[in-house]
Amino acid sequence: MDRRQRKTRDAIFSAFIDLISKKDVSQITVGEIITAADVGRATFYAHFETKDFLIKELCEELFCHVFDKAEGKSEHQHIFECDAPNGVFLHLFMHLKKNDNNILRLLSAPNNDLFLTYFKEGLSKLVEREIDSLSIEKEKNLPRDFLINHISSTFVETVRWWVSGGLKESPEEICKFFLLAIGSK
Amino acid sequence: MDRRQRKTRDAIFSAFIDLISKKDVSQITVGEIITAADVGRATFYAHFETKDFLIKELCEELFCHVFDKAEGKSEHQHIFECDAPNGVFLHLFMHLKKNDNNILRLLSAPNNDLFLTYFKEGLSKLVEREIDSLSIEKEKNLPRDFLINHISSTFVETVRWWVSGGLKESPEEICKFFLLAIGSK
DNA sequence: TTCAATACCGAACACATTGTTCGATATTAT
DNA sequence: ATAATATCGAACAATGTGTTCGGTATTGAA
Repeated sequence: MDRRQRKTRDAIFSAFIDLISKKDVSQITVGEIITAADVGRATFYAHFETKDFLIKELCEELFCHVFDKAEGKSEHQHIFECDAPNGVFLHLFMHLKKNDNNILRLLSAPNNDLFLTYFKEGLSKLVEREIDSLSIEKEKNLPRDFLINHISSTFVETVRWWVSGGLKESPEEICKFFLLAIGSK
Repeated sequence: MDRRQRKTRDAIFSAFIDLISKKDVSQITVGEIITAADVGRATFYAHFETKDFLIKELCEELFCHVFDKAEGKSEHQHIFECDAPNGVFLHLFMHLKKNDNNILRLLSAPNNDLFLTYFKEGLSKLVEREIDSLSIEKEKNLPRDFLINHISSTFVETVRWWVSGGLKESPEEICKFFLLAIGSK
């Protein structure tokens, strides 16, 4: 990809993330974004069809990155050595607490339902892959897709609760809450 | 309240609910609402500061009504005789399936996060009052507000899953799913 | 280095939506 | 019957959206 494209794309992403902390997503205008990103109006629309597409692509970049790392798909040496069956979720909580990327900014923004929706989408795929290695009571006989949705939602809500309380709990503790909530043994 | 006020207010509510089924909430304009409601522009703004306030008040009317009925607060004779400890939730599922009000239209609309948020708010208060009569394993030692949030979210997600699947399950069955999910005995 | 491709700029543009204002009219409660 | 007020409808400024276009600067490849 052309170096110029990469630069403006990043400038827009980063300007948008800055703005998110300051005001509601729905109230952020394209005008503000391009001013903050120091980018021409036509340039913005050359990259993103609308503001919603910007959000979508931003989420895809950030979330895919985190989910891949949590599953150990990336080449880079992982700092957290934890290979327990439920370890993927602990990894996620750890990454969130570290906040390498600016994911927490998104997940704690006011009126951030759209972000949470995309977050949950990515998460659902992960849960679908990992569900069999989770020690959930199978005898409950809940429909599989109901269960996947339940686990994903519970994770998202746990994160939301954690963030809104100021991340007081440790990743280990909050992970324990999560596993208790979904009835994992 | 002036009869005229009540009439326009209802006309606007009902026009808005109609529009919701047809397109995204964010794409519905005030112009469309007043055309559908056959109401003057100035009149709309005399009633609601913005579109968001309209949504807020609509949700308050509908949801409060349903939650109150589910708890048996209304005078009217309740059709469902069910006084089990977990009966409140069964009542809710029954009311939803009956769809007396147009709540399902709201809860199944595309991009309806705002509705779900308000729905969950009302629900949380109900859960807070009812939580002690629920037979949840207390020994898990989860923080009380975490638990309340978890139960409320699980209910909302259960409803969402139910609705998006076309309400195939009976109220009793879906209620069983819900109780299993939150680990109620 | 050269050169063609192309990403960017910036300013202008038409268009849609918002929220307000005002005088005239119709309806209401008492 | 009357005073209060809800509605109408049309116009209005202000703001935001998405597009267009000629000119400039940067890039990647030959």
